[in-house]
Amino acid sequence: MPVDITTLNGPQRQAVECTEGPLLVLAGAGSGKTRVLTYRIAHILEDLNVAPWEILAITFTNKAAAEMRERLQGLVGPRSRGMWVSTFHSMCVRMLRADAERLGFSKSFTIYDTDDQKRLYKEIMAELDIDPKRFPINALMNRISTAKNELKVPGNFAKEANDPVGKVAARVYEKLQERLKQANAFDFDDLLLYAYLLLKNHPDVLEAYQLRFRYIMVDEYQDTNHAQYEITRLLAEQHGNIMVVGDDDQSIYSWRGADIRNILEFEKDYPQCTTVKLEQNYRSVGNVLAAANAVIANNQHRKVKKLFTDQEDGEKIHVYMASDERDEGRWIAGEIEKQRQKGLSYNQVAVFYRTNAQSRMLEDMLLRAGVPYRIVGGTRFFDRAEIRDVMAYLTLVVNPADDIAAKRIINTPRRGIGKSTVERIEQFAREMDMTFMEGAEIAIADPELRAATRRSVGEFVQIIKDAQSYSGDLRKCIEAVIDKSGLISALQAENTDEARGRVENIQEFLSVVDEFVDTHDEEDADYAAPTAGEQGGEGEGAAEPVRVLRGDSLADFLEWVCLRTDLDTMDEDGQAVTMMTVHASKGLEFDCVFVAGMEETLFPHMNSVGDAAGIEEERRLAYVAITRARKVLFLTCAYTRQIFGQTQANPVSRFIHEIPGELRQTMGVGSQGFSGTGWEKRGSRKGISGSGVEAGGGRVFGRSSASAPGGRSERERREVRTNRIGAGRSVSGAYVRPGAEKKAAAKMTFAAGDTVDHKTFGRGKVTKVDGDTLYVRFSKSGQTKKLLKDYAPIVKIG
DNA sequence: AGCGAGGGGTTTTTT
DNA sequence: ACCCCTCGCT
Repeated sequence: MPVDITTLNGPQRQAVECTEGPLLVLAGAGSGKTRVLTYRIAHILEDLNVAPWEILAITFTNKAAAEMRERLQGLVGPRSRGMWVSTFHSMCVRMLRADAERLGFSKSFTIYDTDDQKRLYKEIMAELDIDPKRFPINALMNRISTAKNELKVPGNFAKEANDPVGKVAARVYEKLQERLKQANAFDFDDLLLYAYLLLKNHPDVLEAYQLRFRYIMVDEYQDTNHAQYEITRLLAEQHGNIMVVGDDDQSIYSWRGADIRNILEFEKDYPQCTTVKLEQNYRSVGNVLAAANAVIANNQHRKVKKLFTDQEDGEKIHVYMASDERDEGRWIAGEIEKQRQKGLSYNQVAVFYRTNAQSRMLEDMLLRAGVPYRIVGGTRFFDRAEIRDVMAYLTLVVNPADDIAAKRIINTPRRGIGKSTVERIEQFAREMDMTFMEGAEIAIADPELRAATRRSVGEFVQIIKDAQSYSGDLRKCIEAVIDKSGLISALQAENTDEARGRVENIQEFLSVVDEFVDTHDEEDADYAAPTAGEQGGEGEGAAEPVRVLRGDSLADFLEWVCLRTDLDTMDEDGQAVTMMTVHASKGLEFDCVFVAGMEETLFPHMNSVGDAAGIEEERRLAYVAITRARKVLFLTCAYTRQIFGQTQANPVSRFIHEIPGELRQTMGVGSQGFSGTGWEKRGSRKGISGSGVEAGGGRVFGRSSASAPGGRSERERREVRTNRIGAGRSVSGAYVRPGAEKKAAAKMTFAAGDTVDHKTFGRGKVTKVDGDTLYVRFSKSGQTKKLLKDYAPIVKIG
């Protein structure tokens, strides 16, 4: 039965039906590109009778990939099974797994994330005697990452590097690749680089893929970097059926190597290509779209397109000028409540900001106002120390050559293996050209080491060795490794709230394992990469590729975890406002959107001002932010703001001025939206914070434009609600930044007799209250301490 | 091994 | 202002 495309508009249909040859789809924000993509795949599968394994669909996030899978499932059912719908990175991993040996790696390679990478850089820099003061580690990492994205191998890079930093980077780069290979590991950039090299230098491998993938589709093409561009080009060379979808106006990752030229020059790269523009926006109300169009029109380098919509105009864009960032946050909280009274759920509201630093105050104000929120991004769950420790154990089991992992955990939890022992093992290993773990094994018999140390090293080695023989149920295996590692018992012994939190996180990690097992059963099996010689290269119509079963292997699990982000699983459970950076908002949509900090130097960011390309990217970022809104859009700015501890007065963002005046409605400073400290006091920071707004209850969200009634009981009720959603972090969802719970103390009231829990001193009893000062007697130490209720890391218990 | 003082850095981060 | 890393002391 042919796929029903009658619900699509003209250009959408054209994009779906144009299956042969190169196709460029310029898909404006909210123009239904995912729909086009899925219908096109369905059309190819159903109407052209193409096998699923002949189709390759590449997205940028796992979330996007999962969404596409799901939608396909809805359209064509199980026919879509086995198709490669993946991110560039996971596709590359798959290719590398199939042919790792050809590149001098083994199949059990692991993936280094930024943290592992940094450790490795530090080691290398120490070894090469490079002063991190003169050559900052971040600068080198950026430089090398860029080189990798541009497919420059160490040799080539060294030839071109003439500046001092470049020369140093060249030395580091060469060493880095050696060390990574020794560790049998790739970093994120390597996944692309080596996949490219694999295809480039092994014609039989390339041919196998080329023949297999008759239809290739790449989403978010504007975000591809050179490596991704080349990989795609190579894969598509044979059949030439390559479709790329993107929106040059939403290219916001140039600083990460994304090359906007890839999309701007697609027509040059593929002269016979067809171009389709999707310009009807189905997402936003007229005024929002008009504002977005007006802003982006100021960019010189873009493919001109004009989005239109059938929807009504809707409300004007609300602009609020706050006196400072505190007022800004408070106002936003108030407006959110108003929206809510109008019937909108918290889930349909989002607050965006340009920099993570801004989230602090916004978070604080929402917390005080009792608005539940979740933060997307920031410190990732998987970046937490205890989770990284667990991961290091598991990694080492799979890949004993991973020295970074080994060194991370040889003394975690503490086993009495100190720095000198580690150095000695390292030295051994280097001299005898072995891995750290092999060195450790020898150290067990090293008479130079103390008997207790040797015993500890032996135990550690044994834990890993034992674990390598585990088999069967994945969760049980992982549980056993964690148990044997002693991580949990060490944390339990600490007996602090923090440690208990870490234990909880580790338990949460186990539910991630469950999630993996649940989502990777036979149903989701993928077709294996064609390893040359096995089944590839036999031409079209060859037998079905081998199926790969996943879901029971530790290596697969680790890979899955490494390549995923919190964003992938932002869970919609619970009613809460979503807070995130503008970057993180791409691809999402909300009924009601707030963009905070619309000021010069912040948005556009000062580092981008003065550079035409930089400003254009900031403008695209603004465009992305605006186009996330379906119905209502609020832009806020603050007259003064604390930046790096200094109070600054920034002009209103040019992006606000670029929205035609008749589309805007300004409130705030000078108008009635703001009651409290008068604008006349703006000159004095003290005047503002010391006057009515803060002292009079700003702290507890007293008077301001917000609707919060002042009564304590109401406040407390709100607090409960906030905490229930805020503090209950679930891994599978975004979680509230640690410490946010503690901040709740700021709006607590204490009385003599209350029991409190202090971050470091533990349990204690309030013996006396004197204004903001609490006198607390701690049971552990017996001491009585004077604490400021708003600043001490305490929570009230009971 | 564990802490506290001191110094440096602080845009964004789909993988 | 604040966070994080390093170093040096205990």
